[in-house]
Amino acid sequence: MGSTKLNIHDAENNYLAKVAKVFSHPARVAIIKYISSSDSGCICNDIVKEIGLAQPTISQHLSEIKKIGLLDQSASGKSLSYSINTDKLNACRRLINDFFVKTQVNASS
Amino acid sequence: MGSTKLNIHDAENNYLAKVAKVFSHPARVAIIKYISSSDSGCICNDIVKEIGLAQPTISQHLSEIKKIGLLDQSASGKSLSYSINTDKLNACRRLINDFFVKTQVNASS
DNA sequence: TTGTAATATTGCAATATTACTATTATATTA
DNA sequence: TAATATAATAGTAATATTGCAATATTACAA
Repeated sequence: MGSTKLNIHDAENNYLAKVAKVFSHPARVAIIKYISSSDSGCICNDIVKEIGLAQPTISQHLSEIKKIGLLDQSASGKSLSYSINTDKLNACRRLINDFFVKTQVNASS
Repeated sequence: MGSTKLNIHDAENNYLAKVAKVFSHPARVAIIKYISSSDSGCICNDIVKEIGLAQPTISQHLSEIKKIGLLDQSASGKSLSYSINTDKLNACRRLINDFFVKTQVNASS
């Protein structure tokens, strides 16, 4: 009891929920927007300043976003430069949109 | 500490996160799919049988989905008939899609 | 090598979520 | 009216999430 019963759902529903969960916290939404808005990658420290949460909290959110493969990172001096993996972002977009299309079609038929 | 700091984010990000949270649990995804697939509304008891969680748990998930206005309900004998509010579903779809479009455009510019 | 800046990890407290059993409210049927 | 069916609510235990301070790690520079 207490934890989500993943085993009773199919893989498709579990994965959609997993992806949606990444976007289900305003800090992660803000982080993704901020990284996407910076021209050539984005340094963690700048995100900390931008968002207004402590560095470990941002680091934790970044790792949640990384878990679904939405972030690329590359070393840049002693900093890390984060950027959005646009292929993955597109895949997420399609995944979610397909769900809406299917649901919409069903709901209005 | 412990709870999401809504006040440091703007309303747009908070709302997107709130909507995404509804889709961030596989049971809710399954419930929404199931309701949308039934021709003329859908009875709570059928959802309980379909999903395989206890009735109060389903009821709780339904109320989460209701919170963003995604469900319509109407009395039908001693049962309640749930259906998807397609306008709201469309609005959610657009909200999320706009986020992806903006993010995508930024990320690849 | 020593110091320093940037990020990750650990550990913890506060809060939220998930799921259940028991109960209640309401409507229907006998 | 009494029994039954349906769904919501209350209460609770288990687990997850959020956010922070403290600390560790990594990479560079002097």
